[in-house]
Amino acid sequence: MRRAKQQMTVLRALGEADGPLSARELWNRLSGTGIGLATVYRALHRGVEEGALESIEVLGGGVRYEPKDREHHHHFLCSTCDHAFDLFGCVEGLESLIPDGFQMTGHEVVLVGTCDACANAA
Amino acid sequence: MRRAKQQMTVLRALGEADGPLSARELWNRLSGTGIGLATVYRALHRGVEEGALESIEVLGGGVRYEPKDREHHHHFLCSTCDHAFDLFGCVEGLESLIPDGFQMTGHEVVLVGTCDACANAA
DNA sequence: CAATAACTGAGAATCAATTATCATGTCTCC
DNA sequence: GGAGACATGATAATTGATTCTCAGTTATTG
Repeated sequence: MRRAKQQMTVLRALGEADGPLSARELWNRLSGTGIGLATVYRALHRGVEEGALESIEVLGGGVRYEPKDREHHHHFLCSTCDHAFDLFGCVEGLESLIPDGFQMTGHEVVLVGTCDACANAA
Repeated sequence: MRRAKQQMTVLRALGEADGPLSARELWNRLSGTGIGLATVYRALHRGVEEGALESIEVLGGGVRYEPKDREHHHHFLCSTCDHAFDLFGCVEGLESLIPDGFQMTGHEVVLVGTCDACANAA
């Protein structure tokens, strides 16, 4: 169960984020460490394989990753800075949307708008 | 306001779908007509420019298009056939999710699971 | 019918994301 | 310290989606 140092760094950075990050976003946050993009991808893949991470698609922006141990939550996507934030809590009335004969295994809710920082920067 | 014949065909096919389609899905449905993929893209772009269509991202699967005149609705994504179906109705409790200082301009809800056809085929 | 403009299909070109490769570098165990 | 296995960064290669180009078609107007 050895874990390489750089990969630890990558996973820790992801764990500290306030929302799911794409490989590139994560890499940007690691600039200064000299960690290569390939290593970021390797760490993410391994994390998913080991069950520690989950890859999700919030809306456009491609695949993002987040630790799998977070409670059920959804996301807020800032259309200005394009960052995805975790939102805790859920919504009601999902079941009533399911058509007859369809089986639901999961759901995603994404709120879109402007985050606090971007709203104030405007 | 002339509209080319092939483009009409493309837009009509999209209008008849039971959910948003990607350029390629739409193109597949038009096999037999000999319409080229480039024409499908052209028709979609023009539709968006003219305000008749809207491009959306349901979850992965890239960009899909749908007529803009549909009422507020959400989508059901079948994880087997990967098709997105329109769902009418909405959910409650979205506002309570918004963090302080954030401004919401829209929202997306996607249910994931198995559609009627795929459930029966299993 | 002729001149012109718009439309079309096919395939090449582009672009961003992801994956593979390779020549070091680093660790572990003895 | 040395062998072998794994890890790393840089960069090349691949992939899939989308856009561009171009030569041939089709529609419009007079």
